[in-house]
Amino acid sequence: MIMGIDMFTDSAVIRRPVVITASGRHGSRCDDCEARHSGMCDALSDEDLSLLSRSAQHVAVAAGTLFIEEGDQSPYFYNITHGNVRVFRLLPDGRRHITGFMSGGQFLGLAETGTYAFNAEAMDEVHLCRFNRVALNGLFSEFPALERRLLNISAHELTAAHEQMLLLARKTAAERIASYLVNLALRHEGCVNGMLPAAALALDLPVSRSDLADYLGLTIETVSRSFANLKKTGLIDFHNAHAVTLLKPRQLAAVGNGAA
Amino acid sequence: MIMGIDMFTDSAVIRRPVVITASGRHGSRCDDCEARHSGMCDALSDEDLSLLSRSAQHVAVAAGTLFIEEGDQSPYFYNITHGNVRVFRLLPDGRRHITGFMSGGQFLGLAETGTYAFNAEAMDEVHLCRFNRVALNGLFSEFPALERRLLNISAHELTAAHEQMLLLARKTAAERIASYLVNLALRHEGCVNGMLPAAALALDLPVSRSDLADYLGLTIETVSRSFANLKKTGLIDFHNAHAVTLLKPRQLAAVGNGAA
DNA sequence: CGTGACATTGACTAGTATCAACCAAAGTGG
DNA sequence: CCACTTTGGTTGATACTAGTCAATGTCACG
Repeated sequence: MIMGIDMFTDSAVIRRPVVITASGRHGSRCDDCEARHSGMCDALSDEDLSLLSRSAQHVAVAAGTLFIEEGDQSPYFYNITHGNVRVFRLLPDGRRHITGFMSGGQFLGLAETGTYAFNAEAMDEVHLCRFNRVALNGLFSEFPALERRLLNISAHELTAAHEQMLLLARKTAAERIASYLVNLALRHEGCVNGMLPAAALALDLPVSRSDLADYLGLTIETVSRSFANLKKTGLIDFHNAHAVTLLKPRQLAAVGNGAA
Repeated sequence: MIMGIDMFTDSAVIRRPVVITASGRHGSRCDDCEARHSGMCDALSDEDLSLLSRSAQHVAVAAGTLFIEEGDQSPYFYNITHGNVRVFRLLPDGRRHITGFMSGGQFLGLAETGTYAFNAEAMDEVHLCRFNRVALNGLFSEFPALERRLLNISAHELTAAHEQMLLLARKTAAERIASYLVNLALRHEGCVNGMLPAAALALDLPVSRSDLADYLGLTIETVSRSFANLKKTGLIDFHNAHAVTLLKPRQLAAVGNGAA
């Protein structure tokens, strides 16, 4: 190990995935991991988790790194423990679709057989827990709760994917933007029970217009114009591209749901 | 039980799901079920399967029946044993997106918590194996191979959903049609190893233009015109709407993959 | 032979993409 | 510290794909 214990906070960026440790500082420190209580890890007890972590390698990748590339051999299953990841697919002429944005607690590469079917890029500094795929079935047998949880999450991701397919297949540009903003609000702004507040709600948009366009199946220009239109109609407001206020969250949700 | 043993072959169509038996003719006859060697059932031994079947109800629905409706209570998890199902979502003004077409061996309703998030409609006479959701976790513990298999299938369905998202987000009408035709060819026409033949290949399209449009995020007119264009360019041929010949399967695949 | 469901084709429209200019904020280097 | 460049975003003019509306064609069925 060349990198020291401070690697995660080191200011030098690492352009390729770097194994931090297989059993060192982080190998037995799941208990203070950011992702301890989300995603697959939340399914296990502290004891089981520390057993599990012996099968994991801890990896850090610098912002901008493409750490999974479509067509590559896929020996690893990843669990994200820190940072944000852009998952996307490309057509030969460069058209891009962003499948999703993933962050702490979410996993990557469960379905892969042989080669990855997608690309994954670190949007900021990303830390990953990495498992050898061939060992996965053994781990499932050892930790049934893990498998149960993964099934649960996969099933819900499938539902979310179907929702996004509806958006891509049938919603207008404005409806797509509205859907996105409302989902963002529901995820982040402590809107627990799935209810939106009636009052205005400030949001920080975590992605660029370009990422948003490729996520919603639009162009950056159309995204920009749709934002402008929603502002003109009084549903949202913003002074810069990343600080948006939902002025009428529930009306916006109605737009996003395609209310006739 | 009102319906007799011949119910499945009865010419009278049943408009609502009808329980055939919980432990009668079909309850212990998994071994000659159409879906015995596909989907989740293929994961189990004959003995385990016959144990599992005691937790199932067997249900038949007539062609055209909407047997799962978005928003309904979702007490059941379904396994399709016969026939074809159209799974779709609607926007309030009637815009429809067909999530997928499902048939023997595929399952429905795994992710649901409380209410269904989709609609399911029988495209022909459909037979289903139905499980109470609250009993599912118990079944998973009893038959770990079942859970393993469901996780596997779910993960692959997720990959397929991402592929379809790429299509909906970024492909042109002609590319969507080409993709659909090629996938159909790969699934049905004994193209085992995932290889397309270089030679012409006759296909029977199992869906209407309207279903195809709603599956591919297009209108029926655009579907029709795209077929006409592919015919004009010599990639396919057809005399009626459901009997299509792929004249140059590999070139068609290139179109479907968005080759520049 | 008439009817209805499904499909095709044409004319026109609309929504989004494309191309291009411009703008603002954030580096970068002398 | 200030010109210069770079990056990301907005706005406008125009093009084009796919949608809409409407007419016509085809086939199965009573």
